[in-house]
Amino acid sequence: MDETLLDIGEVAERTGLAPSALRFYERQGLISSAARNGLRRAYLPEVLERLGLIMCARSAGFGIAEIGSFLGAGPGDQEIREKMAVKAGELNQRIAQLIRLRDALDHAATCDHEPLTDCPDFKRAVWNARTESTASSH
Amino acid sequence: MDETLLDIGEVAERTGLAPSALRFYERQGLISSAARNGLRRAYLPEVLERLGLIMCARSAGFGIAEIGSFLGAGPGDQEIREKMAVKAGELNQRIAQLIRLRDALDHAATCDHEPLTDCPDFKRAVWNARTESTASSH
DNA sequence: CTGCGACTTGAACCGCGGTTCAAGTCAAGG
DNA sequence: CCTTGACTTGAACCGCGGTTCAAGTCGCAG
Repeated sequence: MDETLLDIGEVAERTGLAPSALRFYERQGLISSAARNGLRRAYLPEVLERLGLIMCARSAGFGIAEIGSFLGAGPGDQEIREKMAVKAGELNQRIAQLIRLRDALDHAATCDHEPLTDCPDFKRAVWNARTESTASSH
Repeated sequence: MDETLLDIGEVAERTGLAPSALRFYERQGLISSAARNGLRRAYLPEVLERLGLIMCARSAGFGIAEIGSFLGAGPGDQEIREKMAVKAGELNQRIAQLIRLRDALDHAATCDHEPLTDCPDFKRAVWNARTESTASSH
């Protein structure tokens, strides 16, 4: 048997993903097994890298379908690169929002206001954290 | 009738939330209606502010239960402030990760590598974006 | 040949965050 | 009075991202 091929258990262990998740991703078309050893899936080592990419994207809030479309990038993938640029912009928005919220939480942790949710600084900070910082101040 | 009290439809319209969401939040204990006008909920205007806070927290990835516990902040809320500090730290991690991923996407959008997912710079960038940047660089 | 244990399958189930639906209640207006 | 229309309820349902389960199938060791 080709020593370089990986059993699903191997892949699961190395990626930290559950075998059920790997099969799920396969059904969703995110990964594929190179061959079967009897019934058993045999994965190319490259799949580890691909799974790294997937896990990363997942943890960044991308959906399965979305990731699938990005992974489909092939020749003539200009379209996909554009999508990625759009996504990068969205991420920027999200990052800015999270920063504002973090600042609000930071303040909350250090201020003494009693019902807290009434602390005017906290409220201001939260207000600033509103999605789509529609420049209209209050 | 007290003109200052808001009907659920009013609140829905002003917050952009669906009435069903408002009822849902009420069941979950995140908000409460001040009174009933017949069967109809009548909300204090303050609820708008609270909902702003809730929407903000939701969009930052906080769960309903989690938000509930934060909103419960009352006197002796030191415990909750500590939780908030912890959350702020988590947000920082998340922000850093999103920044790395955004950088990877930025690169992807501008580089010419053909199967893209094989672009070494892209792969490096994605690798850097791994959650829990366990400093061990491959 | 006979286990054993790691895999296979499809189908059912889970928690989350709501939405949708049917059936009912109410206040106001004509 | 009767209609209209926005609300009320509980229960069922949804999409997402998987997990769990029962039943079956392998390869390999003894």
